[in-house]
Amino acid sequence: MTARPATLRDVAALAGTTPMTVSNVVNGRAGQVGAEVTRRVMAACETLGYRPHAAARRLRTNRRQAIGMVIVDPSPHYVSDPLTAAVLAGITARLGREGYSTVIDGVAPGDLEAAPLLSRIESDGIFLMTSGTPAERAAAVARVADLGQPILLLQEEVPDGVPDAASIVQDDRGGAEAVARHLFADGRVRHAAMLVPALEWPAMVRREAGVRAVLAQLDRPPTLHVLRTGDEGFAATQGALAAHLPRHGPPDALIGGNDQMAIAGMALLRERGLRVPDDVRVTGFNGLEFWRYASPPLTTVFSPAYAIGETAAEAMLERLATGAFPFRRHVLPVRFSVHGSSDPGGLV
Amino acid sequence: MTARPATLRDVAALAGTTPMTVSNVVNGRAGQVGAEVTRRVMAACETLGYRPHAAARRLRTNRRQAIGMVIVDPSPHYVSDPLTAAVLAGITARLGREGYSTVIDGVAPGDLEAAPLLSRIESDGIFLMTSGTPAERAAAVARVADLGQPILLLQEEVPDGVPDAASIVQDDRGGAEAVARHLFADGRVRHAAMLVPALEWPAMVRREAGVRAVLAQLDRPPTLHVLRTGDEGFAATQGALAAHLPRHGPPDALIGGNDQMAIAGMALLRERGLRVPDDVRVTGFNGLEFWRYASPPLTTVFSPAYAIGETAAEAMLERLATGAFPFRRHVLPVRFSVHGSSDPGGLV
DNA sequence: GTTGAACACTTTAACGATACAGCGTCAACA
DNA sequence: TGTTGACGCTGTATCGTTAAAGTGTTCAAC
Repeated sequence: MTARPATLRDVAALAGTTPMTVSNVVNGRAGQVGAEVTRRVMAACETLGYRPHAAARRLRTNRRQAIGMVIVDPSPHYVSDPLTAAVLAGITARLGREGYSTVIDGVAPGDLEAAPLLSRIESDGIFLMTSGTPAERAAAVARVADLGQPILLLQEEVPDGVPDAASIVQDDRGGAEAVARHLFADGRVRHAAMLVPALEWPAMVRREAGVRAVLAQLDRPPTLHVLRTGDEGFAATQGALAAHLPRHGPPDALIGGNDQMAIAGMALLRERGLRVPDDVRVTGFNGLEFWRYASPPLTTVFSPAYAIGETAAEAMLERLATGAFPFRRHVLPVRFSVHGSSDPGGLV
Repeated sequence: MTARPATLRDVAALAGTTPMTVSNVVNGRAGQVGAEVTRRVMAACETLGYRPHAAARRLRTNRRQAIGMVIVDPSPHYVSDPLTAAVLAGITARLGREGYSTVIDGVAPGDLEAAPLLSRIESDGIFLMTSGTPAERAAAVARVADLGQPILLLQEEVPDGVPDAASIVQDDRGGAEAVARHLFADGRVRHAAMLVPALEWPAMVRREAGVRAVLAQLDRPPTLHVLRTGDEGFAATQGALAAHLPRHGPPDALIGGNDQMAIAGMALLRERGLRVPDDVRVTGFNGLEFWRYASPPLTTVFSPAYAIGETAAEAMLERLATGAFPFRRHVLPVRFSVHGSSDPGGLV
């Protein structure tokens, strides 16, 4: 039933010309082809439903018109992490406009060898998101760098020794400073607690540093307890906070390392009869949409995840066009947004 | 600096054999090659860092080892919709294990012609998610069907006249029935309201039908008001509910068409001084993680989005291997999960 | 002692596209 | 009148891989 798809040769035969001329028409190479022939070729393409064969074109031109998105994480679910997905959305939108495809490859750290993208030459460049310990991350970057393709690291710094690479990160530190200034501005917070995962997650380290930097500038800084939870899940977060409360009493402010942790903490505080924001001011971090789901709505720092994706795509396209990334490291601003969870006097 | 990548020919020269033999080794074609030669070839591959050239292989075999994921939606952000992302995660995980790549193409309905995947032959099959009016959806399906590739529709029925296609949907109807039975079992709900977008979104239609089916079986069914909101956003949802309240008073139960709408409704009810679940029982739909973020936690119907992705990948692989999809239409069960928002007597 | 089957390779010819060189034709200009 | 070069097209070779057919050796079976 399905006939063999039409090739350049078929089109050329129907249009009474050569494959090369058809190629010129299809690729819009200006000034090479006359109007009359162009018209005939286009008609023939239409008639036969001609569609260029990407693989053949790639073989010949050695350009793949595709960028790989490699996500190294033990859990395949990571691809659906809201922030990852938002980055991906930004990438596909920008690349699609340029006629590039995005090839995804979610891969566990141990399976790097088996990843389709890495075992074959599939892309002109690679966006890389990694997770895990710093050592695991470095190993993943090294492995990917082996491919000899330009690499753009997302939410991650470029390690030394990887020449053809660049990185885009969000301003975690600045966001954390904004949170801290907001909470501590009126001097009424005396005891603050911060929730972060025990893992040495670089973004979390930067957020903690931002909070501490603000504290260091205050005349009468509040005490800060950093509660390190096993992971960022609800149970671990609530467990860490529950262990803290009897020993130190409730904090005046609770800084979530991310929205999920903030909401877990907030739920526990309210269970214990504490009012938010009147007794405890609560803030999140890295929010996209969750803040609205909390009650009261959560003060948070919005991640520019979609913009990171767009910027990454843009930078990669420039790298491919000019041979060099426009930057080695690029920081995108975050947006701090105050809502009811931290704002005793506010309306929202 | 970067030397030309090694080809089969280079490897063959180093191993003292022919490209064809190297090809046989690389592709593990059993019984064709002796142990000694195999060893030499593998060593040569290692030395030269040989990596198969996917485009050349594809040109020759006419197999692309990639499946396209086409998401037709006006907003590029749709790629990052949590449910879409979860489906995608399931797909990439399953396909990756089989050595297939996933190529993403988020595309606005008007830009279908420009979509990289559709203008070139990039994949062996296509997963399709569409949105918009039924007419827009049908047009998108027709356009994609033009490619002559097998199509797997996700969360969408297969229209007539598309032969090489199958669909996977979740049991919206069954989920809605579970919600309704839960709410109406004890006969204490007299007035129920349901929030759905005014658009004729098929999933929403099925959910409404499920609720009505349960009502029809009750001896003394409660009244049901279906509030059709402009879209599924916070503002539209709260507006519709706010307009409803003065005319009909508060309902005893509020059924959200999805979690987002349920939480918007719940927030408004509580603003008006109504207690959830004591005065109004609230339920969501299509939850992934949001339920935890609500206060009280939201009763909802979990979408098997990840499983849909896995099942889709599996079915596509079978289609490619056997020439036929294992089913024309497949329904995945949902999981109904009761939490505090609808459970006056409960603990959670 | 011939046949032939099994093995372990090699040879050839594509897959569909494009880079590049070439080649008539004709207008412009010295 | 002769040269130059722009224009518009054609011819050929090739990108890296693999299906299919071919080659020559070995060895068991009749």
